[in-house]
Amino acid sequence: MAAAEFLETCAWFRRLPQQEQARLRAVTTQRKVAASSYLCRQGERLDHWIGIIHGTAAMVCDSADGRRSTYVILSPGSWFGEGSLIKDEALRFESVAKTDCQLACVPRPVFMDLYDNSVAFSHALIEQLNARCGQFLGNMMFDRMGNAEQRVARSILSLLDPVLYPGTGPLLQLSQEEVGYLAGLSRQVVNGTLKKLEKKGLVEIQFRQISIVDMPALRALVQSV
DNA sequence: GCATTAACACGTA
DNA sequence: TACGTGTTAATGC
Repeated sequence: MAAAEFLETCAWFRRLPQQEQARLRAVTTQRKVAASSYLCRQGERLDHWIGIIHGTAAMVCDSADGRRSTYVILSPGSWFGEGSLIKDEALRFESVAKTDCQLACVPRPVFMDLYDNSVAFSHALIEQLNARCGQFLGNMMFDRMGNAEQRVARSILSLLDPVLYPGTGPLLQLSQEEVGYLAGLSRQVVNGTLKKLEKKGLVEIQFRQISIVDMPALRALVQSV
């Protein structure tokens, strides 16, 4: 898919005035990143706002003792980097491609100009930041209060947020190991928990895939915290 | 009791 | 072959 074509699929883009759309179409470039290489590294400065055209990537952080945590999954339709661009700060996370990725890149000057001058663009950014903020608050709640089952359910559901993951359907391409990084649980516990959820008819597990079968029941599980 | 790590066998791409 | 998954055993809070 071409970058310009990809932009048309983004809800925030369609809400912009014609001339801003035209400008973005003209300056947005494409980049390919092979699986398991980095989209960007910790300490770098971003010179683009980056959207995922296809593929899956993760924002990860490795602790000093070598343990890895995933904080954000990026899937087709996700955009990231606005935090670093707005603050003009070095990245505090790395972003690594889980599969081959195709990226859309909006140059920093254009991003900043839209941020400063376009109400429609600023609103779209606020909506995205708001959704992320909600995602993080939810994650914190479950880190402190949830049991393993709820934390796994919560991690899965957070990947279905329509603002952050507009291109995601009920089938998640995600290894159990990655769910562990996301939920802050060991792979073994994630495996046991997913099997319990499958037995209850809430999800179906396949190799490197999780399908949501009963969304209302998953939600109920999560809302009981 | 519940979660963690380590270890091993087996499946899948 | 390399990586993900299913399972068990030992250990810790």
